This record gives sequence, structure tokens and C-alpha cells, in this order.
Amino acid sequence: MKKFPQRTVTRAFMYLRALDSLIEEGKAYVSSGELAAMTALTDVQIRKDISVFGKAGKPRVGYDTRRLKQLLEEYVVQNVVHVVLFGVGNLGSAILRYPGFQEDKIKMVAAFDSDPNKVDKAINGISIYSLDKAKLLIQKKHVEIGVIAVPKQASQQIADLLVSCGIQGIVNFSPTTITVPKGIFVKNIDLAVEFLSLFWDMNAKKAPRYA
Amino acid sequence: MKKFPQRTVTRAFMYLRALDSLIEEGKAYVSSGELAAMTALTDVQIRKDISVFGKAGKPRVGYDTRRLKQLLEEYVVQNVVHVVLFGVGNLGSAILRYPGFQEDKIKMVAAFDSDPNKVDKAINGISIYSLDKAKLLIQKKHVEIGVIAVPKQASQQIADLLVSCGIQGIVNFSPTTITVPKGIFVKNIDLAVEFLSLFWDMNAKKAPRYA
DNA sequence: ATTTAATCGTGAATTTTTTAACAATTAAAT
DNA sequence: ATTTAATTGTTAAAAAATTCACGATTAAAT
Repeated sequence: MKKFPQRTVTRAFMYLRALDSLIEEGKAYVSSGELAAMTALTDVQIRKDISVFGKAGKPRVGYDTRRLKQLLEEYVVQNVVHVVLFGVGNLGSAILRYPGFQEDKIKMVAAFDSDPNKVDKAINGISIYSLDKAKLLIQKKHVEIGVIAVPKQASQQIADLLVSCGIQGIVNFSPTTITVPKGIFVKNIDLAVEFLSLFWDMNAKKAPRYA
Repeated sequence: MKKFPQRTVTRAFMYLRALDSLIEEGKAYVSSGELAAMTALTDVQIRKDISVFGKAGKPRVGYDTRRLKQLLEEYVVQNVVHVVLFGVGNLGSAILRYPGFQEDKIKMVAAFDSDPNKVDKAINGISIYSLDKAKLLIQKKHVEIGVIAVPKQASQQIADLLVSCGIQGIVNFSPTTITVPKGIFVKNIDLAVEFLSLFWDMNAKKAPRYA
């Protein structure tokens, strides 16, 4: 795995999403300017990013959508990532139903909930288990990432459980911080932070660099 | 509004969240190292960030949690931001029930849905209206940010609606890109992108700079 | 065949962000 | 009262990311 600029990689995933739309609607070519409009970035940024991976465009016509997708995937998409979810409330259900996971890249393996009424059901084909099944399943299925979507009182406890299962990465949706040992990667998605920082950007009247 | 480093501001919101937890549990002081553990950042980064706003710590003891909160809020929290939501499905409901909005900073004003069965109900005290009420309400209540949580086929249409209502910022949860005129701020929250980029960071074995 | 206009690709300059190093301060220990 | 150890705050250095400027390329127009 070569070393590319971190932000370039993140944006590459955004480009892939945009390319999927374009390919779906049958567009054969796209210019950096059009991609810029779709992603709220600048055309220069996009050309620069793409150039990191190789030459993929034709002057005067733009990028072949399929070819560009292929190029980005070659460098940026790795093995399929295996994910489990904790907490099948509103948010958890929404995540299980999320229509944006391409099965060949992201595999939602299982969900867990402490509520016996939810256990043994399934949403979108993903089975819901009781918490005590977590360790076995996570290890057997080589799960890399755990998602925390439980009420905030329980989130640290789930984080501890995840760590004890040997998981490497956590996406935390609960509006509170969790503490984990060094070496575990955590991504907090906090709606309040998103709103407030977007609002700040708006007031600072500066175009956001990346969303 | 003074100009602070953009990333410092974003992280300031994270610190505020952490401070809320600490204050709630009665902690009077916190060191940069402890904050670092809570936020998955480094202690140096945190001290540097805080120093941008002023001096708030005492050597050997750390930061007074309340005082630090006050300091950060003074510079970083602006007027209350008014938000409306489109799409009261699983995800939309989860957002309406989100327990992390402090009313004095983020005010969820209304929700909209095209399904007549949902209209005229309320979730968490927030009323649900039909789409044709949007323009009036948004303008009357001075709403700055709209959240898109509708199925992806409808997301561009809602984006257009939001723009026509004069909204300035959009948070888009649907797994597709939307295009808006220049000057409108868009933040895309795409779970697939989050998972894939977290997974990339994990494999690159580099501590993430900010979550 | 020539010109024109659109678009990519890139090296250099700039800006922003992070990291490092360390002096200053303070509470606690002796 | 002195020493020690923890912790902040800051200046400077380094690294990363973005923007700029412009040459190169190519399709379309004339």
C-alpha cells in the first residue's frame, strides 16, 4: 500500500461516490470542473488529487468515468472491510438500512442489541444478536470496525467490549467521548459538532476545503 | 468574529463536548493529556489549540473545566443556529431524537416529510409538516441549515427546494452527491466514505489527526 | 490545415497545520 | 526552604496541503 496524502485519499472516496452516480446515469466523461461542482471542491484540487494516482484524463474532454473509477479503486480500495453495529435503535436501524454500502467494499456482518425483543430478528438481511455473542462473532468473521449507536450512557461500556474483542477501529455516533487504549482508531461522528462547525464556516464566509 | 485556524475551531467543538462530560461527572480540572485521550488527539495539539483563544490552564494542575468551556464558547459559539430536517424515516427520526443538541446552541425548528401519514405528528417536540410549508417556515424562523435525510432519489430535489428557500448551508446524509449553486455550504456525511477512510487510516497504521 | 478554446497535468510558491523543543510555572514532596 | 515533577504556553522548525501559474494536449470550428 503506497503512501498517498491523507486528505487525497479521503477525497478519493468522495470522487468514487460521485463517479458511481455519473456512471449510473450513463455519463462517459466528466471534467474536473463538473466533479468540483458535485463535491463542493475546486477543479484544481481535483486534478491535483487525481494526478497523485496517475494520468487518467484527456485534455478537452475530461476523465473517462469508468477508467477513473478503476484507477482510484486500484489504489484506494483495499480488501472488503467487515463491520458490526451495536445498538439497533432509530439510528442503528438507519445504518443497517443504509443504501450506500457497496457489498464488495463494506460488509455489515452483524448487529447487537441488549433488548431481547430485538434479538433474533433481522434488518435488511443482517441478523441481530445479544451482546454475549459479540466476541465470538467478531473474531470468527474477522471484523475490523465496530459502530457504536447505543444511548450515550452505554457507549463507553460498548467501547470497552469492542476493545476486548480485539477490534481495531470504532465509529462512534453517540454524543459523548469514549476512551480507548492507544492504537485503536476512533472516528466520532457528532451531529452537534457537524452543525456547529458548518455554521462557523458559513459565518466565516470561506469555502470549505472538504466536506 | 476573529479568524482562528479552521481546524482549531472544529476541534474546539470536540473539546466542548469532552468538557461537558467532564463537568457532568464533577471533574474540576483536566490536563491536556487527559483531553488527548478523550479525543484521540495529542496533548501538544490540544495545548496549541487552546492557546489560540487565551491562557486557561495552570501548570501542574491543568485546565479548570468550567473556565475552559467558557473560554471556548466565548470565541467559537455564535448565535444559536436554526435547523430544519427533511425526511422523517429511520435516520430522520434518529436525528430528531438526537440527545446531543444543546438547545442554546442548536435549535431544531421543524421537520418535513412527503408522507401524509407522518405529517402533523411530532417527534421529540418537533412538528412534522408537509413539504409545501417549508418555504414559509424557513423564512419566518430564519433557518440557516437544512438537513437532507430523504431517499437518495429525492435528495437533489430537496436540495433545490432548500436553495430556493434561501438556505445557506446543507448537511446531506444521502449517499449521493447533490449540486448546488456556488456560495451554498454543503457538508456530506456519507457512511461509506467514513468507513472506508477509517479503514484506510487503520491500514496506513498512522494515528488519525482528527476524527 | 490552421486556429481556437477547453481541459488536463505539474512544478513552484504559498499557506496552513502539525510537531518539536524547551522555558516558565506551580503544587507537592522532602 | 529547597527540590522535584508535572504541566502549561510559546517560539521555531518541519511537514502537509492548497493554490497558483502556465505549458501541453486535444477536439472542434473555421
